[in-house]
Amino acid sequence: MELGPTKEKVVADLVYQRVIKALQNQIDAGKFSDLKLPNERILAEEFQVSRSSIKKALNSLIQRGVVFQKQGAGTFINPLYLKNRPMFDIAGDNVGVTDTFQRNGKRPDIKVIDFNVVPASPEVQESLFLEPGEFVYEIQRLRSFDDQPFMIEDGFVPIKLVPDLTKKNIAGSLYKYLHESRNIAVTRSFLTISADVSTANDQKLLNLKPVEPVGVMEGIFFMDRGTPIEFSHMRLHYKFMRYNTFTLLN
Amino acid sequence: MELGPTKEKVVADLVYQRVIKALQNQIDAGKFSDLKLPNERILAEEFQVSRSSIKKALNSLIQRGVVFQKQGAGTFINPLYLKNRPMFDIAGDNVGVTDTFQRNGKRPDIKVIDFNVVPASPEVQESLFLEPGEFVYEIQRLRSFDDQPFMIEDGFVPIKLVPDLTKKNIAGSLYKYLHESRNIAVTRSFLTISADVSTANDQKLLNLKPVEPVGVMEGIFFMDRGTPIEFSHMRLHYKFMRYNTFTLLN
DNA sequence: AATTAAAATTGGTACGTTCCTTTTGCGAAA
DNA sequence: TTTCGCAAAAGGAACGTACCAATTTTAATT
Repeated sequence: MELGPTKEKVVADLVYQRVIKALQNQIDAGKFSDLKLPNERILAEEFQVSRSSIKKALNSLIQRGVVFQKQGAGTFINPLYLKNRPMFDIAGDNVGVTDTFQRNGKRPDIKVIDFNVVPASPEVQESLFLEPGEFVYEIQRLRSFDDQPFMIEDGFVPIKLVPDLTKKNIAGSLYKYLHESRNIAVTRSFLTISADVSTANDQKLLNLKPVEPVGVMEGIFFMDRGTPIEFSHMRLHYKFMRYNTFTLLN
Repeated sequence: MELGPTKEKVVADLVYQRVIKALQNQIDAGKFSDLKLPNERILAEEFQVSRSSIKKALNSLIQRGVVFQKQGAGTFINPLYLKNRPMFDIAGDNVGVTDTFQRNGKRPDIKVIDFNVVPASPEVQESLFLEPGEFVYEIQRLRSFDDQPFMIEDGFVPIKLVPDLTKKNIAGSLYKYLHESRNIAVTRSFLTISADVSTANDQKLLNLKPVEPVGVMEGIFFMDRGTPIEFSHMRLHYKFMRYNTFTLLN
């Protein structure tokens, strides 16, 4: 699959990735009408790979909620997945809440309300694992869909991690900038989701009636090494907050 | 369910489970002060198990957000985990929302508001994967903490899956009943979390002022085989809805 | 001292084997 | 017909090997 000269980063040459995609396609195409997949040994035979690789691939599909397994019985497609596929596309896909909303071709407008460097408050300091007195960017933004503002975002980023941040970087996707220009990948998040009465400020910015509430998402995003990169507090127009989650009990 | 000598179901005789617990304890005890674990080969040597088993154990800790790995670098403890351990105990632990709230010794009061058998509405039918005309229990309950009602729960369970449900079973933990008496394990859930303006009914039952909102959790719980066992619609006092989630990006 | 290149470290992928445990299904017995 | 027990089917666990890829460390060079 060589297109360009050197880089290109072909992600698809891993066996288990290949199997995942193939199975996913077959499932989406309705190949297994009885909702049951062939057993692992057969799959290994069909794909001409080891059973271990099949296991690894299936494990990934399990985590996504596409299939589930039961010892002694087999591997089955989650009926919910077939019924409600679009939901599953979103489930769990929540890091970069900021970025998550770039869906359906609706490109969100981002308005920078405030952009400063301030000393970290105790809460921020604690959350970002900073020493007392360290400085952070405070980034306040208002996000909209087609002139409908839906989210007030208050984010804090340690300056030591991104010393050269500018208002221009902030106006777009912060994570895209971090990734493309600084090779920082944001790969984990810890979020708390709740609801709250809307404040006067919420009502003004989000165009809410006094009785209408906001959804609140607050959390920490961190990079590969586990270093927190952003503490974010988000207040959303209640009609626009929908958090989908697929959970394995265990 | 015979409690005799033979069964006992010792869950702990699995190698990787043993490793998970040991590592978890060592981490909690602060053994790795530099936040770095020994490499996989060393761990295998120390625990006298194969590297594969170490990998399996570490993988589990990764999913829980306790540690993370980076190729070429090593395995590191998530600093957030150490800082905020109690949060991680709750994260993702959301199936049986009904049951999740039995924490802190505060035993919640459950009041059965309504308990009937009704034909499944289109939405319920769709969600529970039923044929048109099938019947479901409709279970309406109000949950409280120490006289503070916090959740109105409207649940639907197919009668064919639990033909002998009674009001008595419903008054306690439904899932405990299913598990202990019917050997049905609820192991997966798909939830959508949002917020809404409180209705007059909400305000009355949850003791809310008109301006105060409710948190909404709606979703499907299913059992081992992927069969949906309950569709549940929950409206929570906004001060009591806190959903924690740890998410791996990718 | 700074830069660069090689080597060691460390996790990732893939395969294969062996044996165990849980379910399921079938056939024999009651 | 129903029940019971055994064989088969299917996933789970564990081990081990070999080699690959990203990162870090070390050494050599400039």
